[in-house]
Amino acid sequence: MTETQSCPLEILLKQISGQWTLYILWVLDTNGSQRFGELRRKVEGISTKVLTERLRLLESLELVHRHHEPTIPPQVTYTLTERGKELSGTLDRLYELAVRWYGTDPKAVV
Amino acid sequence: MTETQSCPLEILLKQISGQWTLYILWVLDTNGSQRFGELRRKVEGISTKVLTERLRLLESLELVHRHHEPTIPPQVTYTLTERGKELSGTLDRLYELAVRWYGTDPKAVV
DNA sequence: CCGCATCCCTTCCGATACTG
DNA sequence: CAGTATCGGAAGGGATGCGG
Repeated sequence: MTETQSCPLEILLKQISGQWTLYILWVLDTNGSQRFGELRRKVEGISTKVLTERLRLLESLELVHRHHEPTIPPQVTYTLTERGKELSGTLDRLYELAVRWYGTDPKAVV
Repeated sequence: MTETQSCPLEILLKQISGQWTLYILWVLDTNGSQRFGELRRKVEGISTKVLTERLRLLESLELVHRHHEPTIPPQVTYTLTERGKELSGTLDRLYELAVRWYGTDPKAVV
């Protein structure tokens, strides 16, 4: 019951753990609001099931906002919240490292 | 076989995914080299099994160096490599966010 | 188009007990 | 002290097929 007083970073990292969570935020940050299908294509390798799950998680953490336009066919757009932007903004340096360590992003706009 | 050409950030995030991985790096960064027991106490809530597993992973990624002094009792010290320092250095801003969102670290030195 | 449902597998995690 | 061994459970993930 008495929650162990943990470092806030420990709490945050637990919440956003998982292979895809942060990457989805990053894609939303660098590409702006995206529809489900766009997201699925840009987050290479992810399945619709997992993408849905992760988006729901990000919604519940108020990092992403879901806008549903009930047209036919439906249009659903995902946008970073202010919180989400703050968080994805911290990934810039991680991206730089990744490029140095693993090579240039084939999709990067030079 | 033909590896899908992914964004390097996607690769990196996959490698370091998991609830504890980055947090261990952070603890090693802010506290300097640590022995196994120190680490276990500072990474609150982790079990010895998982801590061992994650340290082995970090070793294999060359983010952490393991120094084993075969005394009795043995002394094993874990230290960030240059790579590890680079990576943990990118967590500063994430830590700031975490503090703002979830409150001040009870262990923080003010 | 945007999912949800299902099945199944792997990884990650947690607790406990034990050893050199 | 620094792990290993074992077990069980939870979460994350992948593939496929169906539905509003």
